[in-house]
Amino acid sequence: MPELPEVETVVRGLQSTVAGRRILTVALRKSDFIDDPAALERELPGRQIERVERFGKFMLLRLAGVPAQSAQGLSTSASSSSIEPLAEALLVHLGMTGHLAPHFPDQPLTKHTHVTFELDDGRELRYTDARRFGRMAYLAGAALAAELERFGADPLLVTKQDFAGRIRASRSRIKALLLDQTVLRGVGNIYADEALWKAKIHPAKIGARLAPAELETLRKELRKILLRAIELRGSSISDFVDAGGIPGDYQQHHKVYGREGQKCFRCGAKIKRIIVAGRSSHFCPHCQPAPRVLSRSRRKTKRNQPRATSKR
DNA sequence: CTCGATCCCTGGACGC
DNA sequence: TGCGTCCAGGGATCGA
Repeated sequence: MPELPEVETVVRGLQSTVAGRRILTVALRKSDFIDDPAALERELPGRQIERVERFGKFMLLRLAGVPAQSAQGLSTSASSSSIEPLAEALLVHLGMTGHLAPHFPDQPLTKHTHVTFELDDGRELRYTDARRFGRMAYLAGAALAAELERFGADPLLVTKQDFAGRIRASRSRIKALLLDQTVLRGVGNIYADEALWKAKIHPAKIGARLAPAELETLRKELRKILLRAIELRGSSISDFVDAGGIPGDYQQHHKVYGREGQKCFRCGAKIKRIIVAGRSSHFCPHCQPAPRVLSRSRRKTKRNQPRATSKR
């Protein structure tokens, strides 16, 4: 559920509370959501969290300093000394139910706290994730770059041309494209539905068939919605809270998400929910008319054209 | 290339 | 009160 605005909210909180702190120890409990658990235990102790950034739905804890262990031995691998220092980061994806926040050590561990980073100011940065749909990975240099390159444009920064090009590059439905992190990074189910409603576009429409004006409306509305949601510190569905444990407020502004059967705020029609691209999609059947696909048969019967069934 | 199906996982909602 | 069942959802993966 944490999408771009929620992740941005958490990132801002962490940037102001744990940036600059050094990690002393790493304690892992369940670790099946971590790419390489041993790498965390090996590389993180002794490192400083230089800054915290958002990348799509990922959080990047940029690391500085030297790992505690390599300060002792391993000097024989001297070839690395000539290589310029490469970027290193702890990548964190919150999945559906992930939380990353600083705690005082006397606060009891909750049932699903799987990772604890002991910090140099006496606090603990704890990762909690009931469903473990999240992901955590220590990545450096080329591996980090390669990981980040997989993702598409940031929806807050993408230009008109780039956005149009990306949407038109495939024959997928617009909902699928908005959710595809290699097209745009950071949009999830809530904000995809909200943006499509605002732009009056049916989620099952083929992206490549959207008119340039529709695409530009969609890009602008998506951006506005995301920015507004960031202002309100995200949507608190399930149990999203920011790094300080405070819920967001944007869920009060949802126009379609979670409003199945209720009246459209624009026209009063009942909001519908269908499955598109395997995800539940909320939309107004009146404001967001279905794509033309259905009208083909209607046209055929009307004009009584001979071509009976589909011939490719 | 794009799709649906399936899996991961647990808590919450719901029915009885 | 306590079951069982279904569902949510981001993302990886596989087969159609």
